[in-house]
Amino acid sequence: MDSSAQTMPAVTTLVRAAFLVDAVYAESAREHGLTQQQGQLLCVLMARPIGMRELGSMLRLAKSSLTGLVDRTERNGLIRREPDSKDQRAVRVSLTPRGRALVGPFYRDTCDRIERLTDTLDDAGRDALAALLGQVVERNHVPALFAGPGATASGPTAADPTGA
Amino acid sequence: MDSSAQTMPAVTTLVRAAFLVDAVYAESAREHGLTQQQGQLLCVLMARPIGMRELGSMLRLAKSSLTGLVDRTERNGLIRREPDSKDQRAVRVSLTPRGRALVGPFYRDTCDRIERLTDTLDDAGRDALAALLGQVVERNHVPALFAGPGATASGPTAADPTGA
DNA sequence: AGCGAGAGTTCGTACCACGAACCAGTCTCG
DNA sequence: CGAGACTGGTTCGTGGTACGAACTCTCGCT
Repeated sequence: MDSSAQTMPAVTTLVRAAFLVDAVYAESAREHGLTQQQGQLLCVLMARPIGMRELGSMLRLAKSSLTGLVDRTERNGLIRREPDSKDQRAVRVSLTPRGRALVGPFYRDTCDRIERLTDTLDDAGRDALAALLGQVVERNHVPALFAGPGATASGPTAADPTGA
Repeated sequence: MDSSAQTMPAVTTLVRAAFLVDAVYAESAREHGLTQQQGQLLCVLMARPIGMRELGSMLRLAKSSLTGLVDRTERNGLIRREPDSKDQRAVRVSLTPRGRALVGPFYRDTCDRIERLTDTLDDAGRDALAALLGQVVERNHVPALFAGPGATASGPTAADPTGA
């Protein structure tokens, strides 16, 4: 490490970048009348309805925590609990029309803001970053948070029911 | 870039990586008997005592939120409020011996865990990642969270009193 | 029929975050 | 010197977040 630019070790940059992304996410949510957690919940539901169990593993929440989050979000009229036709005890959580109407703009807006964080990078840099971080998240089994319905345009990243 | 590996856009990888780092940080804190917020607080205090105002801007907390966080952490015996010799109304928050004894291992352990997330990257990859993310955090004025006292070994990254 | 495992909820506790109102020092300017 | 204006911190009330333990009901299997 002799190049002048390289001051921080990877770990430090990761922590700070996480802090930054978090703050941007929270701010965006707030401006759309959401909490960060409720925003996240809506985003994962964009793709398809999901049961409490799988939801908990995606968001890394204990079941009791999730019950509360879903309660509050449901009370706000953004999501709905539907009975699961196959399993009498299970529940499928899905977006209400109002929730769907809200999450679209929120998702896009948030994407924009995050993208704007990488303003200084050129296309090659951004691609390199995506490749590196992609490898990290891939390798560490991060659930498919924030993979909108091709919101960034492209692929039918099919619903892959493999939970955690 | 059309190679098969490149599926996710940069934005997605950023959000997921942030989520990942967050989870690891929280888990590490928990195992050391801390909450994520209290851990973060201790980490920024590693470098030097800091007043409430600056602390708030570093952690991006409203002052009332910070009062509470400091209260709880102080009650746990990890930090202390000292009067500021120059300004009668101000306060300097500093680590107690117990806090210092706790934060060292916590910081190192957390660093290890984060670093382990990048296991699959070779040295070049990790350097590239550090450079790219470094540019992002630099450019977006992320405060000096998690810059331990050269805990990762190297430089005397002198106390730079330039707050947010 | 019975029984263990799984999906969700309830309950109690603690923490986190905020804005509004407030208080006590500090600063400025007449 | 003294009346504001300003600033560093705290208090208070509200609501969201997260957890573990205990519980209910259903499922699936024997």
